[in-house]
Amino acid sequence: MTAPASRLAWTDVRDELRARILTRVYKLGDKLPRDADLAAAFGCTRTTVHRAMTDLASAGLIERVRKGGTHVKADPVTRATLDIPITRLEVQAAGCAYSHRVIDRKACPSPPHVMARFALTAPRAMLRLVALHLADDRPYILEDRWIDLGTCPEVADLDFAQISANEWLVRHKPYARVELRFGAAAAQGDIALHLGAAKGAALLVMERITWDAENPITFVQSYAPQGYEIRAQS
Amino acid sequence: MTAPASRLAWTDVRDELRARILTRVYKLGDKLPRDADLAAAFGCTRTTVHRAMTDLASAGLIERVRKGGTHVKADPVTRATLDIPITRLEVQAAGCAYSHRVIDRKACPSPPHVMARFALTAPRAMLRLVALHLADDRPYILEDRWIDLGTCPEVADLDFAQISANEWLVRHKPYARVELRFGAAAAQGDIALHLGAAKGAALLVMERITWDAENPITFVQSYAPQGYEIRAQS
DNA sequence: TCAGTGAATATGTATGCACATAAAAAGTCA
DNA sequence: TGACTTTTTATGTGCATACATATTCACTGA
Repeated sequence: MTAPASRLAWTDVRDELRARILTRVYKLGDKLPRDADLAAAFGCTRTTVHRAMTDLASAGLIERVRKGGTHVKADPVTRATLDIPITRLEVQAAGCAYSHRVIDRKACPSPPHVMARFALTAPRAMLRLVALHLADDRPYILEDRWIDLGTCPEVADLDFAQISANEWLVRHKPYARVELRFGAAAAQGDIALHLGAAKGAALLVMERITWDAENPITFVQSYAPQGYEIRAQS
Repeated sequence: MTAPASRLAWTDVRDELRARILTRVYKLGDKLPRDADLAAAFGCTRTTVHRAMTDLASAGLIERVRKGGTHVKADPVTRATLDIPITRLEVQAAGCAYSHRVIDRKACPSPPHVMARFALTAPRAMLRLVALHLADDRPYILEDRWIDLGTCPEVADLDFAQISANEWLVRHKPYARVELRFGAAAAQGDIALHLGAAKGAALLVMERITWDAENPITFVQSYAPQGYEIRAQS
């Protein structure tokens, strides 16, 4: 316990700056003092202030531009981080027995709506896989997945009976970039059937598109019955 | 163009490490070399490697513990960042005319389901506000909001006719912590009525809970008709 | 054998310095 | 005036070094 009273950690600087923003010492759109001046005021080096600033910038609270200086963001956004685990682990974390079932599987060229998601100009050979994840033998999530056979040729030889495509891909084909979309849809046709939902029932739809650099990996539309919830935190 | 060929930026180190993880040079669960060794191998300082590592850790690709070393995460998660703008700006960004309407407004103690969201043990005085956001005069989002009057006493004097509670709060009551939840629900009762949706229609439900330190600020349940979409990226 | 203690070690943080880079501001010249 | 160039400036990055801190691991003693 050396009690470094005069020594502020970068987190302290960050917290103090954040507090000043929250309490409107620095108002929306305001320009903050230069790093160097703040460093002098805080009694630390510019490096330390810089780290605090970088963190606040990544949190979406401020905006920094070279020479332009640092400004409190004028139009605040709610920024949160989303962690989506492998479905099997999610089910098991809830204390349920996990299982899954492949419902349909066929290789075919990517149809227009899949090409659009990947921003492709020409169709590519893909594997379409419809699978159901179950928790305690009750339908949990239905996924309608397209896997690029050019990027993932191995999947042609896998039947995904033991391991789900969800888990296999996350474990064997890490992506460099992912895009997620959330929406709601009414259950209909096969989707309602497999999920055991009434026709027209509200479903949460999650789309996930992943790339390895510029190559498509997979595009999934996941359908979860009412009650399913996705969480995110700041 | 000084071409600092022998000088690797921390982003280059990060990208190289990420590539090694993606190409399974370092497998899932593997222990990575020590920062110092990597620094020597890359011909840079430990500081630079450390920054690369920090970034990969925040991206959820690796896990670092003091003395324990750095490991490739064994159970990969899909991590993405969500940016939710002020609803008015979202509507206007889509090229629509924005308007909003307060539907209901009354002060009352927080009911059990609101207390549960804030993890409160005793009820607090709150303002309940039901409002509709419109895009080109068509229902866009219906929000059912609870505002803590202890934390935000000013709202008692506001009628939110000019500025929506959504925008007022984001601009005047920045939060320290936020929690988001997404789900689907069937439209019913007043919600269906105000959104102009058929009874039973699928809605996207977004819950947002914000705190200022340990004090509740607001809890909102937002209902969006089918077609509304939320996006996140890595 | 096993619990407790202490040394070794890998990551975390801070400092001081130097230079890179982008953008604004000032200066220049037709 | 107005287009162009140069200088200034605030942030971005890298290096060398020292110390902090949390675990692990080996050692110790009952």
